[in-house]
Amino acid sequence: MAASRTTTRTRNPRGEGGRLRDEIVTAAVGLLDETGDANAVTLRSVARSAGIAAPSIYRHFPDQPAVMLAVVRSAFADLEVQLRIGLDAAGESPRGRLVALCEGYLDYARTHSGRYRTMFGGVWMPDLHDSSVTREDVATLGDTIMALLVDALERCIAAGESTSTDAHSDTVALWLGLHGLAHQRASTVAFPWPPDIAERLIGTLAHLTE
Amino acid sequence: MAASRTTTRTRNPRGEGGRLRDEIVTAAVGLLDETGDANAVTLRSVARSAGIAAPSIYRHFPDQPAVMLAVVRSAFADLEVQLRIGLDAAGESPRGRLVALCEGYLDYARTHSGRYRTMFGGVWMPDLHDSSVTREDVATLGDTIMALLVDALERCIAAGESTSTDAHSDTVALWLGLHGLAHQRASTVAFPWPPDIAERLIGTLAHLTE
DNA sequence: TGTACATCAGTGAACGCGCGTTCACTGATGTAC
DNA sequence: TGTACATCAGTGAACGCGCGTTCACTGATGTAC
Repeated sequence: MAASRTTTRTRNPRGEGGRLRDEIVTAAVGLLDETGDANAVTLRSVARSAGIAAPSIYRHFPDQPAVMLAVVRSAFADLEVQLRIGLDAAGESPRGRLVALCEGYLDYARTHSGRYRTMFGGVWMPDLHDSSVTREDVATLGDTIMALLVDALERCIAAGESTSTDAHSDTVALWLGLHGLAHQRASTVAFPWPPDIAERLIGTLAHLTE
Repeated sequence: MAASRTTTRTRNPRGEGGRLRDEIVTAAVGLLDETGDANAVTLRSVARSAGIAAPSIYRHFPDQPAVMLAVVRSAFADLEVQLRIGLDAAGESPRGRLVALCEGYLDYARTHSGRYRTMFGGVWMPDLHDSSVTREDVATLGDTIMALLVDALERCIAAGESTSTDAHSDTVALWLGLHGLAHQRASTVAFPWPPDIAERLIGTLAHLTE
């Protein structure tokens, strides 16, 4: 599955060296998906997978944690895209939109478990000292996704489909439930989940009527 | 904080070499607590911290993952002890017992965040191939804790303090909520949690009355 | 139009490090005779 | 009671490996004159 170096890499034209940056991130995300292990995403393995020499990465990233941050940012952006696609397909029903968001979230975690664990596992963060990644880089990552959820729950409340009286707090609680399920599914081998566990969590935490 | 080797280690008497096994696990747990990073628990760092030579570990564990499994088992046992202590202090009220369990769980995750992430993070599991740790070793780890929660919820139902009609499924949902909160708190730097987020999760997911 | 040159993308070799694991060993101590 | 010996706990040196990072470099290409 690793890129074979049968052809020499054709260099990017002047002024477009930035393209390699994207290729590096793509290769790193690919490694994460294949191995499911953030520790497998090393500068050398990324370079091998992208078909470049390891030092070439330093033209685009100051150090290894910076690459991981780019990977996580890319994964959050991708998750947001998927959620919006699900929203667009969900129609107008406030309840349908909220459920679509939640299920899209769980789907993403299940189909990209390595990414999900990396996004939320904090595995790549302990090196906050002596790396180029700052606290601010990390703090705002999930904000847009939380905003999507808040909006969906508020619409449910407005339509009388949720009895919640505190959209923000209940959204946090709902997200925590989703995260607990998503993370555990992404981390453990097998578990005797009740078949309706997702609906149970969503319905309860969103205070959906009926 | 590392053990200084001013005195030579006094060897364990015959037949009690097994003592070192416990010292190794204790040192490994200590490293996990200090660094918060499962990757920092290497055979060499454990040996340094225990004041022994690295190869000595092989008298007691077949390989490095086996040490991590022992660490995780020890952490689960410790968590159970803490939960039972909380239960004993909680008195007879079914609701008080359930809340004590949940808060004990959250407390443990907050005060031992490195351990908690390792217990549930699956970080040490990817090496299930070519290591001595088997799937079965991993599968049953959290069972006793889940059993404590099921029992507490069933007592609430029997006392009319919970409207749940499916103790098992609702316990799984409750635990998922607890896990989501515990894990996220243990992984992220800071987050604007609603102050009552724990009570909100517990009350909702356990279907407590009022 | 031709040419020297600065710029830029990317490389190959090398560094020092910590790791897991192996190997042959040391030396204290309990036990068989 | 004395002594040879097997057993056991633990060691020191060494291995090969992959890692992040550094350094001086190559060679294509756009640009100034």
